[in-house]
Amino acid sequence: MSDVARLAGVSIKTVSRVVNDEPAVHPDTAERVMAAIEQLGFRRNLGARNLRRGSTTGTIGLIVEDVGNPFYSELNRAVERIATSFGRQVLTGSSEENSDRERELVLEFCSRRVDGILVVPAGMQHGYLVPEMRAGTPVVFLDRPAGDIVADTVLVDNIGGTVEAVAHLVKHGHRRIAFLADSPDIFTAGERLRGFREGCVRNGIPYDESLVVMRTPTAESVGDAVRRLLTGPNPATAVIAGNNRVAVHLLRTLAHARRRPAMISFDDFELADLLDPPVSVIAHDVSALGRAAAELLFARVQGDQSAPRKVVLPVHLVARGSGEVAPS
Amino acid sequence: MSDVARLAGVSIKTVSRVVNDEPAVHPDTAERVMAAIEQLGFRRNLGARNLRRGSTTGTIGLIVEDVGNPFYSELNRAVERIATSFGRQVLTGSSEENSDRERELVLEFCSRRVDGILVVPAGMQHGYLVPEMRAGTPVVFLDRPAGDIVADTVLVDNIGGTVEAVAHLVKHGHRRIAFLADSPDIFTAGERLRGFREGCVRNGIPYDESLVVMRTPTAESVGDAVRRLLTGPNPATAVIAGNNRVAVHLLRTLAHARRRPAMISFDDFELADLLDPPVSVIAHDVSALGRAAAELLFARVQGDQSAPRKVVLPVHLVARGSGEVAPS
DNA sequence: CGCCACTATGACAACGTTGTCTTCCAGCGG
DNA sequence: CCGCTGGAAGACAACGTTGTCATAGTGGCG
Repeated sequence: MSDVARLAGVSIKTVSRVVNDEPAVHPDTAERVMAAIEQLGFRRNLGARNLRRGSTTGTIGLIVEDVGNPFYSELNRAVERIATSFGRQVLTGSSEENSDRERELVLEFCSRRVDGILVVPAGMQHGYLVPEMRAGTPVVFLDRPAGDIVADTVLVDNIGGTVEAVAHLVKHGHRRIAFLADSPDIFTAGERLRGFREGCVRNGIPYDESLVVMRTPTAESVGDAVRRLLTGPNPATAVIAGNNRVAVHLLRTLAHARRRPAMISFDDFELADLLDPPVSVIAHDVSALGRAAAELLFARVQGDQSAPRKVVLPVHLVARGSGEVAPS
Repeated sequence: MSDVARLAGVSIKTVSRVVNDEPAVHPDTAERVMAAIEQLGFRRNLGARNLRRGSTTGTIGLIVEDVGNPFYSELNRAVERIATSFGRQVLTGSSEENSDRERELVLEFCSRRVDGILVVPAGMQHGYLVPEMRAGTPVVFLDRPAGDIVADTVLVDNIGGTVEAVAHLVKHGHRRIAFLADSPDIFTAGERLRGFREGCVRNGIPYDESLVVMRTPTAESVGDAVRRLLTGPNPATAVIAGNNRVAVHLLRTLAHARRRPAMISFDDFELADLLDPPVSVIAHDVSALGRAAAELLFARVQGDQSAPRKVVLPVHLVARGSGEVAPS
């Protein structure tokens, strides 16, 4: 900036004025300054600016499990759209479902003085956030609740959706329904399990724990589970996949299986409608989830001090075929 | 920081020493300072630190077309992994295939003094980057070249892959092959078209322009194209989809079509192997693309001054079924 | 002609850190 | 008892900006 000032023959303050479009600068002077800026390739240092002004940094942080997972990337995109409309940039990070990593990312973002944080939390302990929130960094929890602290939260109706899935399968004649989901440490998996159990009870079928498998989904873990659940004297005739990852592994396993159970997946996913049979899903609007959370965050950034809110977004069953086959 | 100093009864410089793990601080003093930090919830301001030290900010920028597109989110993830291993955070942005928006994002990132920029460029004009690069911000172009400036670039073998796709289809008896891709303004689409043409020539079939449709893929545009190409007296018996978006729309259209041509998609995508028939693709390693670009970028960040490099990653045909059906 | 209002510009401090240099004090050898 | 060494801590400036206040010049009005 001082280089620009020297070249234009003005003071550094005048350069600042030009850069900030402040009035009270003579057009000729402004032009000289602009020329100097152009010539030197000057670009104002936003870090210094934010430091001096004590204002917001114009960034928000987004922490998800894995930015590469289509579910989270759709979320990322929705958040980005809102952020852009508020003139903010987005710092993203993948926690890899590891609460230490999540914490590291959050604190790093706080050190960078992000204006707010959106987090799909990895664990249930978030006490470390209290000082940051008290210091004025708003935090919104997304898809999963905070656990041990009170904070804004946007969820989907995990229980209602799973209850609906069970009801749908029972309506089509199934009484032995398996439930395959991610580790019970993950909130959504636990909630969907509760929904599964409640669905069984409400629809008058026994809740059979031996038909429930909850493990981090991999090709092997899902494959093993499926082989066990679909064989034996009293096999499952239908399967509910607890999320899109489970669903994908499940589909890949079933592709080579002799017996094809009915199936419903929690979470919609691309091409589900083109498989054979098309996959019925409990769909929810991932973009809406990101939008709602980001809008809530920016309300806080702009000073909304009202009590923490909890938003639960609706889900709905999309019947495409895989959930409507009768028990074999 | 001065609050912490006051509470601990030391000077602000001593707090700085503690925060930075510098030696020459008495253990008792350090403990008092730590306690004060804890009590006040102090977190050092990285912006101020970077300003003072004049060092790197520990951030890189990544600009893609759409962070929500599975192709780019996989890229994002790969980049993030490398960035993390170098202790950096990633700022992401979607250009929406709009070169003005891309420019805005790049300049914004430069103002934030990112240590480097990875960009999937939206246009062919990048002169605006020259001053930034001269000022020391390394830039690596990803998936598409810079166009009018010399810079590090990581591409995939678009031409070779498409030639291979044509050869494969011809080997299975096809002579009327359609090519459906994104707008020719997009580098990869243009290159793949060149590959298509070269494939026709090399394999002794006529290159027929009426079988080529290049438009931004939407359900409508692809649907219209398919209906036109597959009807009439001399319809296409095979289709090459120029990218994963085209492929998805194409599949959705064909699902309801009477005539099912052979098909090969450039870009692999999730569940391609589970469709009926499984979709043959020209696959490339998207993660490797992101990794290679990020590694190149960090080499530059760490001072590698060698001549700009151009890396072309190999692609390979994955025959799954859809490309092996005979002409009807 | 003197005063005021207004425009254009600059000097200076401050934002929160850290690098450099200085100060203070205890311990030790001669 | 003196001078020296080394460890612990502080004073101060600087990073690149911008807010505040001061200054210089110009034109209008009584």
